[in-house]
Amino acid sequence: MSRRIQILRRATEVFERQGVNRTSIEDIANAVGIKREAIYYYFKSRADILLKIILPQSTSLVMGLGAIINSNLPAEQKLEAAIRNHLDRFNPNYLEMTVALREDHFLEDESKAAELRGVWNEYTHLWTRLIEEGQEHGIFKPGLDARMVANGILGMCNWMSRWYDPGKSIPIDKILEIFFTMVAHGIVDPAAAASRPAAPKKPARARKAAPKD
Amino acid sequence: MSRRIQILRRATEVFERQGVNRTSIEDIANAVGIKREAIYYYFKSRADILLKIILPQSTSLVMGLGAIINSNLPAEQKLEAAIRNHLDRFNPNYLEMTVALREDHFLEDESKAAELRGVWNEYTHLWTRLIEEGQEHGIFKPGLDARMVANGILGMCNWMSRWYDPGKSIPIDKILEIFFTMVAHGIVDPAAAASRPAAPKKPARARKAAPKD
DNA sequence: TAGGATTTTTACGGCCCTGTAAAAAATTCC
DNA sequence: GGAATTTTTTACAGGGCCGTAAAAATCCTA
Repeated sequence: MSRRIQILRRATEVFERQGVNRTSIEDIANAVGIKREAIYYYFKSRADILLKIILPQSTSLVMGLGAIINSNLPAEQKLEAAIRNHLDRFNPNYLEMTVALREDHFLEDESKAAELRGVWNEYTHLWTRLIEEGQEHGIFKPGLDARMVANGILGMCNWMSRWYDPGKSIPIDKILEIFFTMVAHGIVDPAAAASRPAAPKKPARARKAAPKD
Repeated sequence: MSRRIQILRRATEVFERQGVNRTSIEDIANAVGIKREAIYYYFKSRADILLKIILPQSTSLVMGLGAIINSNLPAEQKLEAAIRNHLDRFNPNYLEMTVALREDHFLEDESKAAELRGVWNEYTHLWTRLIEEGQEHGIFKPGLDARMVANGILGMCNWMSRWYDPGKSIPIDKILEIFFTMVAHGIVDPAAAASRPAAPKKPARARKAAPKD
């Protein structure tokens, strides 16, 4: 394995363990077993290392989603596949995702930060389209702001970077099942709802505001 | 307004704008209009300031949820109220939440970090109980791991710290409505589902694994 | 308005991290 | 096995931020 790759691997581990902002180049060098300055032979800064870790992972994520959207699966299965595409990246072998998502603002170089931001914007945009298309086909409920739905789903998935522990937590498959059920059909049991007053299509109104309606 | 409070307010703003780890005590002092060292008269470190900002906000969040759980609302309304309790903290006037959630690992002092972690653990635990009780009452679907459901909802809400822009984004009420609908009833239109093959209670099986069943 | 308490500033020492450049070591290739 | 290339180390200069302690300024209050 080339030294360059080795550095990226070790760096990922250290970033994941200590957090990016509390990791110096020396920490990475120690993990590899070389002097700090040797790192500069391969990368020009810590931000550079970080980008090399995150960017491929992010673009692959986007491409995966793109393929799903372009498939001819029904909307509901696209939704499931899209969530899986995202969750699979938290696979024990891939720490990149946790590193990429746990913190923010770590790229001091604005042009690099912009590049990464662009990828994520595209990803969010694709998700929004997936929702919109489902609505247009009459599969998903109309009236829900697609962008916000996308934000919600992404939040659900991305937040895993804060609590998911590859060794200890539930297997990814199980999480996928739960998240998909939640988003697609909700956690309220329709059987129970049927026997009660009436299942409102819209949620109960806000209690604080809205004097009228 | 006491200088102490003033420092906390400005610090919150700067933290929110630049991110915690890229903010020095000097930055805060500049925002207040005093010399860096004067800060030490009121706080012993940056971590101290941070904790004073986050801890009250977090405990108030927990207490709000506690009150909702102890109320005698039906489970579904508890769920909505709990989401609202959380989302309301992203109110334009309160930047604490974004600061608290945007990054991680910022407390170098382990005892302080543990204190904060404890509060959040309690919060997650309460959420889990809310879900469990709903299941026990037959309102929520059985079989979904309550802890994971809680993680999902919290992720959805917490991730707002990454994209919600008080001035620009949709009003909180609207987001609440969408998020609640998603979690409670899902985004799949039941009307459409009725006319199709058959609405499966469980999500379609994973396509990769599971050779049997 | 003088004396005491509070608040802010000046002065200073120290640690850690960054990044460049040149020398040394290791390797690869005839 | 010796020269050329690649890789690693040594040497060094600089900057940023931290936190303490003592002095100065400001604010009360009697």
